[in-house]
Amino acid sequence: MKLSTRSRYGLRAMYDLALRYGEGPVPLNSIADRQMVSLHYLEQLVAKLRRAGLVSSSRGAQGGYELSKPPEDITVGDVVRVLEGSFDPVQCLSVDFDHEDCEQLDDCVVRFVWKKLQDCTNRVLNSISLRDLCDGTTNLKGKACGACASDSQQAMGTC
Amino acid sequence: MKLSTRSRYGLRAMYDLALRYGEGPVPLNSIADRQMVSLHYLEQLVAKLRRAGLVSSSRGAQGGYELSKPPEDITVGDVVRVLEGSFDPVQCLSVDFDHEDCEQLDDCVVRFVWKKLQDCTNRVLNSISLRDLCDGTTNLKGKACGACASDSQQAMGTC
DNA sequence: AGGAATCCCGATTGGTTTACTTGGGATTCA
DNA sequence: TGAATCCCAAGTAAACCAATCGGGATTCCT
Repeated sequence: MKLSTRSRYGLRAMYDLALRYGEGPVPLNSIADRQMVSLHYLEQLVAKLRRAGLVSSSRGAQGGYELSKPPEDITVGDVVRVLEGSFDPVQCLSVDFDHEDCEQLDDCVVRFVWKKLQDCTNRVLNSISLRDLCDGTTNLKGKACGACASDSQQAMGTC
Repeated sequence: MKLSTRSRYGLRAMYDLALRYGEGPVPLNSIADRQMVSLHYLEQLVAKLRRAGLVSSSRGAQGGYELSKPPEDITVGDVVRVLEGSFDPVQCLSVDFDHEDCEQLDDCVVRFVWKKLQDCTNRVLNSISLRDLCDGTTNLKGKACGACASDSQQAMGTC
């Protein structure tokens, strides 16, 4: 259940880009400096995000990267899914899992646990947009997980 | 966000033990057969669970393992935490993280995202006991995540 | 007493992943 | 033209994963 540095660095880079959305291309070395990440390593992460259509690039001097959509249209889940490959906790939950590979799939109670875990992480990550990050933690604290409708939970910031 | 086979095999073994709780020691080779896992590999996993106090062992012929507590007192979270090391998504969320190592810790919005993820996974895994697994998926489907009080969510089995 | 069943322990291994680094090439702006 | 920037492929050291191997210690049963 560890996140790799790819997600951590990558999300920080996307947050950096979201803060500068609309100001033209942001060169990668400035992001690397601010976020204290190796430029070359960041290049690889951003390349994935570009191929996934989350950022667009302009080459040459005065070039750089920018979000290809407004920050409110990109969720943390979008970013993490690209960088982490997927966050299905186990293979038998992935959409392209071959049902022949496990005979007890439908009534597997253990799988059911992982399914709940997957639902929950998806819900959290999909409910937070880059815009939410820009608006800061104060705003985020009050944000529910997207499925939990209880006001008291929202007020407590626990869900 | 992948779970290793340690958690998957380990939880299946614990489920197996929970189903036989109160019937005396269960030999590991029978678990390995039923769950189709290498005996030697399972030994390593169960050794961790034993050192963590979740199972107890009796040596010699007619020996084996049994849960050291009733199934309702052991959660999936207990098991996964032992086998996976921890499921803090990032180090700066772990209890023994040195706050000197990150100067922007308190108002780090990205960290806040990981914190919400951690809260959510903890809540799900801590809310499901081995007893719940024994009672089957029908029962599990109606089980809320422990924090979400909305009846509609519970009815839908989405939280 | 002896032997089978079982837990216990440590070393090794082959493969994969992680987190980079290195070394360049292509494009664009001034 | 040349500096700034993106783009790409390869290499690498370390860690981790999922086992496997080979034995040792303890206990029950006959």
